[in-house]
This record gives sequence, C-alpha cells and structure tokens, in this order.
Amino acid sequence: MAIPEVRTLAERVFHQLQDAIVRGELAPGSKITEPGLSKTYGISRGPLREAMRRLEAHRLIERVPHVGARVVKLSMKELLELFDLREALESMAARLAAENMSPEEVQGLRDVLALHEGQADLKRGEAYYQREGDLDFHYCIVQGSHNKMLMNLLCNDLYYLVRLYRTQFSASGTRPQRAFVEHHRIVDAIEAGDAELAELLMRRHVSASRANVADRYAATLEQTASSSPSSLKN
Amino acid sequence: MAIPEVRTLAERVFHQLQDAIVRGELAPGSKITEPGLSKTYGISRGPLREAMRRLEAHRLIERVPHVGARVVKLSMKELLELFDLREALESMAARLAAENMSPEEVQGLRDVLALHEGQADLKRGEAYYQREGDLDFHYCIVQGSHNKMLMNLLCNDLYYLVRLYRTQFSASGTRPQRAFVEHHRIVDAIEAGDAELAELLMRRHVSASRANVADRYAATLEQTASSSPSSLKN
DNA sequence: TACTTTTCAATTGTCGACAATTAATCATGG
DNA sequence: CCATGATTAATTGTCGACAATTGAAAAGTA
Repeated sequence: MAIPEVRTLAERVFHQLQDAIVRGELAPGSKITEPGLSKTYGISRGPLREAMRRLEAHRLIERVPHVGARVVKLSMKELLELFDLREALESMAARLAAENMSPEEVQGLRDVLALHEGQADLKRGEAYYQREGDLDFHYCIVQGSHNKMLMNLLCNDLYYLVRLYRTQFSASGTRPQRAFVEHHRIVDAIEAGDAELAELLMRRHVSASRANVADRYAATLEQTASSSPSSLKN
Repeated sequence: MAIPEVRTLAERVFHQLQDAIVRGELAPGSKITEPGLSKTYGISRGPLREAMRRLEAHRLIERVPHVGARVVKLSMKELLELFDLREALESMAARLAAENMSPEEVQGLRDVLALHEGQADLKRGEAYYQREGDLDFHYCIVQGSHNKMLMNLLCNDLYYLVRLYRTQFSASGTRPQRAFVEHHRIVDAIEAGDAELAELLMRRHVSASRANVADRYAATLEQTASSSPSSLKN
C-alpha cells in the first residue's frame, strides 16, 4: 500500500491509522484513546487529534464529544448499502470511461487484467490477492472516467470503507472466474466505446458481487446460528 | 440554517466556518490564516486546526503543508461533474424512496411541495428561497431512501459543496415552474410505488437542472467575453 | 540594472500543561 | 443485598509557547 511520503506528523499518523484500521489491526468497535495512540506512535496529542478528525470525516472512526472514539463497527445492512452506492457510482464511471478513455488507458486496463490472469492462485478459490487486483481494476476504470469528483469520492472517500468492510467480515469471498469474465466484457465494451453497455455490465457486476456477499453472509449466519449473531445488530 | 447545538469549540467553529464559506463571506480562493481565524472566532489554534481538518476532508478548503489553506475555488467543469454525481445518486435515492417511503413520509413530501407552492416569489423569476426549498425537497427524498450511506453522502458530504458552487457562480438561476411540475411528478411516482419511473424522472430532473446551469453559464460567458473569464481555468 | 544571496518576519507544525467533563469506584443508607 | 449518591481517577477539550519551514524583503555583486 506504500504510504506516500508525508511532510507532517499529522498526515503520517493519519495514513498509519487508516491502514491499521483497514487491516483490522485496530479491532472494530474497540475504543481508541488519545494517550494510548499518542504513546504508540510517539507523537503528541495535537497532530494525533487532527488525524482523528480526518478519520472521523472518512467514517473510519466514530467520536462522541467528551467520551471518546471507537473504530467503526459495521453491520451487514450498511455493507449492502455501500454496494448499492458502488453500483450507482461505478456504473456511471464505466459509462464515462467508455466515452473518455484513451486507447493508451484502455491498454493499461488490459495489462491489469493480464496481470490478474497470470496470478496462479486466482483460478483456485482463495485468491486473497485477487481482491486487491479486483479493486485495482475498478480503480483504473474510475480513473478513466476523467471525472475528478467521482474519482475523489470512490478512490479517496469510499475505497477505505470498502476495504474495511471486507476485512471486518473477513468475507474475502470470491467468485474469481465469474468476476474475471465480467471484467473482460466490461473492458470490451469500454474499448468499443459502447457507454451504455459498459454501464449496464458494470451495474450487473457490482450487483452480482453484492449478492455474493449477501449469500455468503446468510450462509455463515446459519452455520453459526447457535453462537452470537453479533453482526446482526444495528 | 440553525447551527446545531454543539458541545465543543472545534465543532462550533467548524459549522461557523462551513457556513461562512458556503455563504461566500469567505471569498473563494482567498487565503485563510490560522492566527487570523483564531482571532476572529476567539479561540486558540488547537480546535481551529481540527475544524480546518474537517473542512479539508469535505473539500471546502485546500491545504498545503507548511504553506497554508485557501477557500476552494471551483471551475464550471467541476460543477458539472457534481451534477453528474447527483444525477446518479439522487435517481438512486428516488428509486429507493419509491420502494421504502411510508405513507406518512410521502405526505410530508406533499407538504413540502405545498409550502413551495404557497411561496409567492416562486412563480416569478427570482425565487432565491426556492433553491432552499428545492433542496429541502431533494433532502426529503434522500431521507426517504432509508439508506444511511446515501443520506450521509448526499446530505452531509456533497450538500455543502452544492451550495458552495451555487454561491460562487451566483447562479441562482431557476426554472421554477418547470422544476415544480417535475417535483410533483416525482412524488406521484413515489406514492404509486413506481420505483423505475421515480428513478427515471429524478434522473431527468437533475439532468435538466444541470443543462440549465450550463446554458446560463455559457450565456454569461458570451456576455462578459471582454472581461476576465476567471471561472474558466482549471 | 539585473541577478543572486542573505536576512528576517510571518505562518505553520508540534509540544506539554492545565481545565472540564465523564464514568467508574467506593461509601452510605434503606 | 441493592440502590443511591459522593469521590476520584482517567480521558477529553483547550490553551499558550516554542521550533521549523516558508516566502519575501533587503543587501550585495557583477
């Protein structure tokens, strides 16, 4: 993930915390105290609080005045809502990408797909890495939309939330082959400049991914019916 | 606008600054210094910096490390991008609203429309207040989607940007009657539970609004062709 | 005069200390 | 034994001071 070079402590610790939360090193719902983090990262509370304010704006932590901050804990309901958002936004991105991407950019997309194809573990079920790759694919398309607002929204604001949900539900649930074919078809549509088709295919792609997550979650619910269904609340 | 009761200085000054920027009291592109604001609002730089970090995350100001912060200055390109976002998101909201709104909520929508209808200046061209009302209408529909992610995104993150653009381009350009009819038709579709139609109508509504803004801007551009076309850059 | 270098004032970044609020502990009474 | 209220420890909110960086004014040289 390569945290970019930063020039201030507040910025550095922001990225560090963001990463720690997304990776699950800071447990969801766990309380984070300023003196604690201050000691952990070796900085004073000033820049730390600034970093926390940014995390709060990005919805990675939740703060209550005079009480404290917690790593956001998510419900399946919200995860599905997030998928709905992505469906609306990424299908739009695909449409714009089909209209605006240059041949060079399309070639870049093809390269990304080829890279994934070479990934050995992709054909099998695991494919944790594929999740990254999958995201990179979506990343490229969003970039190809040439819509800065959309790029900021999806790649800066929502991206880390998506990764966080993924970690918290440990639902690296994949459907690699299927998704792979869909990716190819989407690129085909973009290359052909068929905006309408690209939009439709991306909408279906995200929707299918959502359904897949929902199904897997339902399955794990039944499996652990006896244990605490903690993720149900909210 | 009634700034909500806040329990900390940082939060209060955040809302104050947000309001000042959106209202145009802080000129777009103008540099804002911490000692200056600190004096203006009578607080120390600590909470002020936290407020600024939140404003930065909401894209109302832009910061450069060790240099300073400026009120965001916008281009017509970005405004149109923002409309594209709203088209995708609000049409989705309308669809969900048609599926999820209770009869009571629909009645609330009708009340909002009736309120606007009573507004005298609405029939004439000016109707600055209508913009507020128009937004309230959209607000209600977003709330009716019952999708918290969407509500946060549109009503907390993007709402102030929309208002800011509106102020900076002083494009209170309205098409009241037209928009009014469209609003009514959208509510009709929602009440009928016709999700598909509600989505389509909202999409057209936002799109028409976007076209209206673009046209007006093009007109003012031709009018002031001799003067400095400052809003063009970027 | 034009250009480089140096100085310097102003702003931002960071820190430690103090005040205010909270929630947890403990004591007290029913 | 439980409930209620006071006390206290810990955390958050706020502040002022100091260090670091920047941009511009001033001085010097060709």
